[in-house]
Amino acid sequence: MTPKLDPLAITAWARLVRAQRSALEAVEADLKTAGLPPLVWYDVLLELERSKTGKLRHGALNKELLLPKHNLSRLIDRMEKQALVSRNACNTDRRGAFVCITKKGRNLRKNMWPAYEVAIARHFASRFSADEIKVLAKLLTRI
Amino acid sequence: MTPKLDPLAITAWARLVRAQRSALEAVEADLKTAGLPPLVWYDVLLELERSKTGKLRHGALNKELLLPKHNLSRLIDRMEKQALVSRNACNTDRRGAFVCITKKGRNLRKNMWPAYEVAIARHFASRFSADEIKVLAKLLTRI
DNA sequence: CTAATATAGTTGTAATTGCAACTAACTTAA
DNA sequence: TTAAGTTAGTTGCAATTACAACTATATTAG
Repeated sequence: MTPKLDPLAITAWARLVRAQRSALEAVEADLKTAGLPPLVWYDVLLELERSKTGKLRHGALNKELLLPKHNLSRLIDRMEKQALVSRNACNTDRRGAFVCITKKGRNLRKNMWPAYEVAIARHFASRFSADEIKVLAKLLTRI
Repeated sequence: MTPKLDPLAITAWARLVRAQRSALEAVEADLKTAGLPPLVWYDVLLELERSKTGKLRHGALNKELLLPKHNLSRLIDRMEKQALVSRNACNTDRRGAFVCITKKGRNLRKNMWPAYEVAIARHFASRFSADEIKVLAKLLTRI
């Protein structure tokens, strides 16, 4: 097999990992400074709002958020404790439950967005031209 | 301030986060399947080998690896326990120590590389042409 | 229908990470 | 020289994440 990876591919890989890590860290730090919860919370709430019913099965969230199921389970525990989501039984499959967004959850998501938007602009978007953003957006779908 | 972020920039951001997360996860999984330690271990060993003396201060490693210092401190504990690195006093600044790579550490790094290379090829490089890799490598320096 | 298997999600426990406080050594300036 | 402030790295403890085993329901095969 020995792929003999192109050295530039290794560089690109290293930069991808590094760039994402440092940008994400910076964005998380900005959120925390603003007294807001971490990004995954936003992601969960956003996915729930996107599904027009305001609820999703664990499996669906799982697929979107790329979190291992046991991890998601406890994340939902924490968010439920804050009344941002609730668990409701599913009639057609009683093994699991729906995760439903609450009014408070919708509010939190709305309140997080401005800070998040500024942070993305600051640590990511401002570094690229519109064309470059377009190129990045296109290339990154491959992964 | 209200930046009114370009919607495509938001998409690009989301894809960057997602792409890196899923690729990195897949690569880590491949390493684990091969019975190898996690990627950070590789990164530490590689940085140490790159410094021609085979040793670096915590601060230097820190800067390269983007790890908080207390986190690095414990990572080095674990690696030292496996005899992959050792801590040696620094004569000119006795507050901290050098982290030195051992023979065993060099061997491990060498043994990890083939598996890592295949994994990068599989989950990242194979999805792009040489030109696209070049573009990515260039753009990602901005972050 | 019943047994075997698969799926959804949870939970116990261990490993890792994050935060804040801490020790020790270096630096600066009175 | 000495005291105030920095810097390097470590450590206690709480929160999060990982792994594996578990419960309960659903699906499939016989």
